[in-house]
Amino acid sequence: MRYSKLFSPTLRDTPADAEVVSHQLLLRAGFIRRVTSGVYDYLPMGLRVLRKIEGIVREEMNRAGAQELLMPMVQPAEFWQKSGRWEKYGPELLRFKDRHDHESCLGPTHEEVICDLMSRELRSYKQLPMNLYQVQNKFRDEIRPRFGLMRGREFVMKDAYSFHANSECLAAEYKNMFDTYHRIFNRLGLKFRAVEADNGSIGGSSSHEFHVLAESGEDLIAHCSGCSYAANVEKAMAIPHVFQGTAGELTEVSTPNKTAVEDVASFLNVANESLLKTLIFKVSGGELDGQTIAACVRGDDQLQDVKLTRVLGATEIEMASDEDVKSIGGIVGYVGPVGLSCPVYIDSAIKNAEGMIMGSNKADTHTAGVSINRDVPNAIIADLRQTQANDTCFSCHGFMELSRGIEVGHIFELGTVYSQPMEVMFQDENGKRAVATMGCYGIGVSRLMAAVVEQCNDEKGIAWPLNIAPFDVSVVSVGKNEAVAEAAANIYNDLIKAGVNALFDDRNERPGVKFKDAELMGIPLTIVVGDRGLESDALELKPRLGEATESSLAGINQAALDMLATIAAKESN
RNA sequence: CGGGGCGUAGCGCAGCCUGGUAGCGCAUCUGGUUUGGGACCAGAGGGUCGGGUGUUCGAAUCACCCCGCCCCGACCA
Repeated sequence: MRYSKLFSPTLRDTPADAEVVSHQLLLRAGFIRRVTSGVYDYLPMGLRVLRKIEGIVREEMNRAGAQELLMPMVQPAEFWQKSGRWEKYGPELLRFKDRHDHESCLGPTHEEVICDLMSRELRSYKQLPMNLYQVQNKFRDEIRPRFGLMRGREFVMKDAYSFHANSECLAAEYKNMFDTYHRIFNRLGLKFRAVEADNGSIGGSSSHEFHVLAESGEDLIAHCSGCSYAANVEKAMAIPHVFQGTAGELTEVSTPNKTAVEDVASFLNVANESLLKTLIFKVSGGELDGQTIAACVRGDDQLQDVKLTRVLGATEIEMASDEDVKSIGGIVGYVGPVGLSCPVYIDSAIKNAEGMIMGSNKADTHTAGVSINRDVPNAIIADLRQTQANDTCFSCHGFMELSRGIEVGHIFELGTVYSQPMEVMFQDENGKRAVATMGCYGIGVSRLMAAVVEQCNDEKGIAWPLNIAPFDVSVVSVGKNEAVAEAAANIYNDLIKAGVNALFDDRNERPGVKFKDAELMGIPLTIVVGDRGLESDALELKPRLGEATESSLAGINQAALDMLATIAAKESN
């Protein structure tokens, strides 16, 4: 490709509305442009990278025994009504009617479609197991699209669905995918971590997320310094230090205008951990739909709302209004678990606690000397607190650490959550009808592009790993004389013949402009062809990262191949 | 959905408070000079100032409504 013909509009200034570095650089380097909120064009350079990432994903999926297919983006409402998600899936599901008034939606995921397909085609256990995948655009009408490709509404995803005759077989495929994901993210040169995860709305049992470690990540993950335990904070368990209270009688204390934990604690001159924090929620979905409930955690802990949502079997919870709090006998700012006319959930870290201080459900008053067992005997005990840094690991004696992560992959053992309602049946060895057991495995392909940039950049711009760079080499001609142009063109042509994915920067631009653009766009190797180098027969090879070296004109082709091999070798470590 | 901010040329911004018919840098085009780290000179093109309504002799500027975008929050008793 000649740069003079390349559509790659680079920007000198950083667009004002781009916050994170990947968004800024992808925009500046001319890889993407915004169409509307959360929706982007992939320009030629961006598409090249996207295709390369897809290529690696495909290779590894195929190697793992999966088969590619392609499902539609538009899906009929009937499928979703059958699976029960037409009601469950919120406003993220973009619904519309076609000209015949037929209800449809844009696919945010494809369990329904694949199940419908399989329910028609699957007959015998002899066809199983089967793992089918696609690389497709998904649309989710996100509450808040942000950070460019990181959280878009339309995005590219690889999703795979496996079908099995039994759960042992599913477990084996789950492991197979777990390993495959490690290979994929390793090939992309990412620093990542697999973590145990909450299954969320998709349902099922076991589940792991794959997180690229980056400060700009939207997720918090907890991992042990001493063993391999790692989990999303939405699920992570850990042991907090023990609260040593003294058992005693219930005693009311006056705490005028002190409602926040810190204020009450400092007013009473006690530690935050001796307080009992009581939060009131309104539940949506599940058996408690529409009810108000109370949840208690220690004053120095934070309630993990995903954990609570799961414990409640709810689809969503939200903070109760002042009236709701009143309706169960509480008073905002001074709520305590005793005497409330609603179910009370208490964090397991304080199930046997003594001598805590709680709200009295009376204005300006707290109550000291609380014994959870004695005073809140009907409470439901559950793990509700969010793991904190320096908690003790529950499986070894290490301490927990927290990191930010970008979720780029998620695998699930779904079981029969979808195959049951969608009637994905087959005849087993005994001739009986059985429901297929499923797994599903996603990778955010376009998000990966952003995640790689988050990890691979410096003050000059992007620094793509060779594996997914839009071009391997940029041949930059410097100066305007004929000899230079000819030598550069020859080098470029030879590289192309040698199978190298080369760009020829033949523009009539000053050297500085060409160098800056190559660096911004993150091309791994630049060959500088100028009259200075031609005269001394020492052309420069500049890796995007690392020291420049020189080569004679005759040996430049081989030198470039060697340099690329060196870069590749370094990256595969 | 709640809170905050923003919307003026492709990008980055000024002008708005105190109304008088739009400006700067970069980019673009033409000519010339230049060419190993984002050149210089001269000239040029490009904006219904997000949209609408209103106030006014007159609106980018004031008022109201709408739209779009960005950030934060949705953790609190």
